[in-house]
Amino acid sequence: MRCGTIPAEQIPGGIDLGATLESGQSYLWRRRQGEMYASDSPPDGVWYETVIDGAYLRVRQRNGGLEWASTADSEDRLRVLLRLDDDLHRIKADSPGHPLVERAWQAYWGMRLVQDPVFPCLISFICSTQMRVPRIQAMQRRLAATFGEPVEIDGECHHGFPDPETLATVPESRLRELSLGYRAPYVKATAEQVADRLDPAAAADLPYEAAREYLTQFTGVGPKVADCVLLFSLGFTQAVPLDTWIKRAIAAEYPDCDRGDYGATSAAIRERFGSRYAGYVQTYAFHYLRHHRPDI
DNA sequence: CGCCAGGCTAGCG
DNA sequence: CGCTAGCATGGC
Repeated sequence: MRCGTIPAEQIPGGIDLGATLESGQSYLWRRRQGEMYASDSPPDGVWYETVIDGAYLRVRQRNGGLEWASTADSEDRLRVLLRLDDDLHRIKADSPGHPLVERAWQAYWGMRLVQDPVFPCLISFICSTQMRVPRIQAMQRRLAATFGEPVEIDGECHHGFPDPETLATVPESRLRELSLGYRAPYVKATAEQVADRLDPAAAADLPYEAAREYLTQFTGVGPKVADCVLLFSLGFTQAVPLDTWIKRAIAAEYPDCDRGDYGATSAAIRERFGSRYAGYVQTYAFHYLRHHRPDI
């Protein structure tokens, strides 16, 4: 195992690893067994682990920075996965000073956007429809444990996320056994499309709205899931996924942004949230609303 | 029991 | 086009 540290000085604005990895952005990391995360105390020392591109990787927060261990040299990868080069102070300065947004920044300061590999992200969010975060996590865990490539470390077995080719050849009934419900055929169909060379990463080369439209070619992907993939995998920090929580917030606090259809409402709230990093603001707001449930 | 959860597809008018 | 019934599953 290789290991290393990334000091706090190299992470502009700092990091809250627990908030970053348990806020419903990424479903590829697992908190190591027996290590609890109390949301009202500093999450120092809690390990999170994953398998990515065949490499085992774990990371924890130490002294405001990060400590990692991996079967590969993973520092550069970690910088990408956790967007460590984002300057949170600069991003916050670009965002509006609305009360809701301000409270969210304060409550979860240090939460970063993630940049997941695109296929696992795509499948995760196809599974996310009409589903709560803990159950989405459970589904992705079962997908990996059942169909993912095993990697053995120190006598422990870990699994990567299954390849498109693997999921494409799995019978739908096997996916339903993992409690994917009506999402099972969507997952299979999308895996077939990717295996058949329709590349979700190609969206990254398109302008934002064309990229969203491009991703809806995949079965089970509408505008909301597409926005999640653009935001949490393909680097479109302006994407604002309109889920039930954000729609509720729009109705209560930004009613003039409700323009009826998804595209127009999305454009309006994007403008309201500061365009360039509107997705950052949305991610803070989503996390805040989900845990505080204010009367809106 | 009913309602809801990071919505989407298909099929209607 | 726009509209919405139906869709699996589990927790409260």
